[in-house]
Amino acid sequence: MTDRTRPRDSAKPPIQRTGTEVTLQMVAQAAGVSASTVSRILNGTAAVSGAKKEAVDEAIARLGFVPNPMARGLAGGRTLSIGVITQSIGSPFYGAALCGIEDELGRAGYSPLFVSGHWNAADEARCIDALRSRRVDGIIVLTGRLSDRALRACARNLPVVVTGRNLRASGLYSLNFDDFEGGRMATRHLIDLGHRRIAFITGDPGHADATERHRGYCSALEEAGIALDPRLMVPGEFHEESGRRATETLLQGRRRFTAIFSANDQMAYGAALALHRHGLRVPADVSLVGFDDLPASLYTIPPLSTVHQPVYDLGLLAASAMLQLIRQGEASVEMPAPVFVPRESSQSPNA
Amino acid sequence: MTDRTRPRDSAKPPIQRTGTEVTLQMVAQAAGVSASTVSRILNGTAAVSGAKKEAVDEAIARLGFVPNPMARGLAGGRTLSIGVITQSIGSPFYGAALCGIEDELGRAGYSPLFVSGHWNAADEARCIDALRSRRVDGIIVLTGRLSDRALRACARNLPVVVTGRNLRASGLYSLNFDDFEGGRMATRHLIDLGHRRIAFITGDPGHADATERHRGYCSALEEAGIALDPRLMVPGEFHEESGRRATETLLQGRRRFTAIFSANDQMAYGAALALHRHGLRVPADVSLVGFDDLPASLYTIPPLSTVHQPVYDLGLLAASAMLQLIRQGEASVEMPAPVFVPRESSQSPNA
DNA sequence: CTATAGTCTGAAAGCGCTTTCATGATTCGT
DNA sequence: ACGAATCATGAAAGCGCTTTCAGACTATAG
Repeated sequence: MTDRTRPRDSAKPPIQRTGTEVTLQMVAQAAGVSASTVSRILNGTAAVSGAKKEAVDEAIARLGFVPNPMARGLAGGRTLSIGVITQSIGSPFYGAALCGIEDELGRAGYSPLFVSGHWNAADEARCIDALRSRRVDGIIVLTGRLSDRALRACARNLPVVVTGRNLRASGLYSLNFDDFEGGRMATRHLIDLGHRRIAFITGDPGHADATERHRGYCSALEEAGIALDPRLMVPGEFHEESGRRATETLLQGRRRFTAIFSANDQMAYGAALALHRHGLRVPADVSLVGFDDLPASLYTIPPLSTVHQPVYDLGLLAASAMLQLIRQGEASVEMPAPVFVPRESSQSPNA
Repeated sequence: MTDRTRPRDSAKPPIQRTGTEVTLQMVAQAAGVSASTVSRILNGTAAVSGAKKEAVDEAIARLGFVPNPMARGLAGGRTLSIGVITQSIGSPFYGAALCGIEDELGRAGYSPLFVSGHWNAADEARCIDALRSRRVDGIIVLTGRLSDRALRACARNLPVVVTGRNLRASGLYSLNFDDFEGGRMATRHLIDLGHRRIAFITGDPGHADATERHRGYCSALEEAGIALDPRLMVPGEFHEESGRRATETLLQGRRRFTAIFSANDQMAYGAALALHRHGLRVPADVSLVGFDDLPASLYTIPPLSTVHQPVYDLGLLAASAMLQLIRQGEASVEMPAPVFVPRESSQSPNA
């Protein structure tokens, strides 16, 4: 009746776990060795004679034993799980990164624990607390709003990998895409095509990547001897609607332009719609260039020229850096350089 | 040196957890009561005198105590975590559902554990094992490929909620959107507009939702006295590229049509691109209707008429059903009815 | 007032695993 | 060939929490 392995058979939870969870103890018994030995084999913590190892492996296979991560975590202090703070599971952009993280972590036997920060520092802080209380072995932060200071503080207790920033601290690794160069490439592409009056829809100024892309835009323009025109730079917030509105503003303004560089693809979609509403064709009347290369950008009409971001790889690398951090205390991975992908949304202004 | 609360300070992991995790034991001591009492207060398992409760609450607050879920799970058999099998964290479609699940579960103090099944029954089975080994308190399956039988078997040990099917079993709750009705509505919309030759791009025939939508299409046509034409029904696989190819096939075929109903939005995007390549305008030359109402469909050119799926709510409801299942052993939630959202991609054929 | 049933409460026994510590079995150096 | 160093192994002590069990009270009834 009080046997906890075959739990409460009262009315409340009519669903019972199989009473037959195989434990390490049972494996030990079946193999005729002690629990310690099984544990050692499981973790490779110490040398074990070949014969016993075989016996144990056989018993594990026969019984279908799966170690209980809870117990492992409790006893060993590790949980083999990594907290991942994303802004919104379900973000079209970070989705691929999550896949990358999952794949890389999975290969190493770790599982990710995803939580959403909702683009909000307070929420993110709460996420960190939640993750720590779940005793994750490390935290990967995808570009959140958290202050650098908060991140550094967190890294004092737990390995932290963060994307979209450049921070250096022990126990902390940051991984950044070259947004500046990407912004430059996109702008240069338009310049090379012959555009001179190139509008720019900025991203959320609170994001480093937004400001970096903006810098890239300015840099390319200056390099080409084109004067910056503040009236051609309108604010956006990285989502479609803000891109649409920004373009409306641009269209309302008296400044002519032959091309728009949008600081991300999602805003470019909004921009395309606004242009369409005004009877302007892309690229015949206005060239349009994005940034991110979301999967959907291959299927916009026309397909969007954009700066490719290897988001999946970003996830992979972040996870890999985390693993390095855990194992060696330091990490070093190399981010791929930005690549511009010309498609059909941009062409010469006079064509 | 052997104090485990301040773990290994050898060379290996140079990152230390704060040695100061507050334990229930410490709270008990601070409040001058036993651990049992603290536990009882934490879980509301038994009556505790007001005075002690206050003292404990105060101690908890003062020490900033957070129960360790690992220990809780080990001792209590529950983990307050729910496994969620999605096909790919990062899917544009399920993303919103994940948010819904996260929100609803969070409100009840549960955390989701997301894993990707990759549209593959074997992977999903592996996911289930992994989740069970992590001792989740229940599993939510978003429409996977797993056989009904496997799901039923799993539900014998663990509460299961599954979307996209109609199954009934104890410990199992299924949650289905009315794809048939949705398909009918979309088709009827086109018929009402005056279309008679309506092509259909099917979804992956392995999915119940695909076949249901197809049935809806057929039903609406029959209802209107329009003969089904197999040459107007082409297979797709729910992703953009398959929609593009399907449309190419359609265009290559000798059968004329004035509208396309695509079994999901993603394929509709592909279809739009194919039409564009052939110089056909949407909706002037061909009307286009999708299914799902992805966020991006608001910003396609032109914005896509489609059947709205309340994906976020689906997640919310699935989570809510899971909570009910855990608490009461049975669940009952109501799915919202499908709603057709006319936008600009469809119009009268003769207009 | 003494039985009798409640109410609280703490001690103690685990949950399944890791890790230290001690031990008996080997191996090596000289 | 003998003590020292090495190695493989098991016993046992937790990790932080829940839950049972039984004891100490307090209230109610007879």
